[in-house]
Amino acid sequence: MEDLERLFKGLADQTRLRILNLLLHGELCVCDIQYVLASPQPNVSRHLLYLKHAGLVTDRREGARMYYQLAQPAKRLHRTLFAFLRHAFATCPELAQDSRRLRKAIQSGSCTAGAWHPFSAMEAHSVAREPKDRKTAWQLS
Amino acid sequence: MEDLERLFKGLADQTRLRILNLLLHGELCVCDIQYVLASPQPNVSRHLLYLKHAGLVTDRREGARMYYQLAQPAKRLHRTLFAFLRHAFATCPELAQDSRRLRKAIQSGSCTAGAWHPFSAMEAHSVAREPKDRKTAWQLS
DNA sequence: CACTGATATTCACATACACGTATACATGTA
DNA sequence: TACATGTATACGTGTATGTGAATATCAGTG
Repeated sequence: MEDLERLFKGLADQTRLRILNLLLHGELCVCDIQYVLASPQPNVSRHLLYLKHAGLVTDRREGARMYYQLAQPAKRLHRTLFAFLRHAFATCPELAQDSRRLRKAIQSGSCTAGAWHPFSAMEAHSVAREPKDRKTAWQLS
Repeated sequence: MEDLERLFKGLADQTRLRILNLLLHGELCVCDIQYVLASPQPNVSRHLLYLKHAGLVTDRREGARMYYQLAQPAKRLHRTLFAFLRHAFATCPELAQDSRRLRKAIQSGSCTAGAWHPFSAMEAHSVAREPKDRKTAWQLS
């Protein structure tokens, strides 16, 4: 039962719900999330840690960056939960806003491409380069 | 998004998960839950209030007693969540223990029948009378 | 090694939450 | 009205949680 409690505690925060919503679009590094949420980096890192402890996300290092993605739903139970989240998120305007902001960042190439850091992206958000290959498909949404 | 957060906050506590598990068996009054959880009555009432605010349960007064049941899942989304809970609960030994304890109380007729109050039930748990009709079917599990 | 960028952790503080105890409120009954 | 039962609320307390600011760690580069 403790696992279940941890799981729901992981979901019981707006910032974390926003992060999960973003991760539904694919694998992201911390600074991507930081940019879209416009939230301080330590804050994002902490919440990602909670999500990891709750078993909701996994991380992977690539150079200096940490990439986070939704945990692969091994059990059917897990898949049911993610399906629920996907539908629940769809009804939420703020999350749709985040998604748009993320998509725009991806299109502009300023995201997860190794081509930007949060500060410059905050201001100009105009650098356009090729994003690297990633493990999880953006095409998800 | 606040609704979603409230929902998950409602689920993010072991006592409340135990209560929801019991309510999967049907409608219950506060003292029923109090007995099975062996938890102080104010504690149970508080958690039921949280669950109500989270939209997870509804209450109904019958005489001096308050009966709680799982909120009728109006939307498909809601049903998906309950299905998830039902399956998640099934994997949890402590919750199965609670269920057994509840079933035993029901069989002995000492539950929700107006025939007992927590204290006598705690000690003897031997009074056997006919339970009244209830809205939600015990047969659920 | 020095330096930069990306991420994680620590500290201090405010808030939220769970809990036990006591008490208030509501209902039913004599 | 007085009393008993069932339930809800208020109060005090300890603990968990979210957050900003500062700092530490780690990877890459020259």
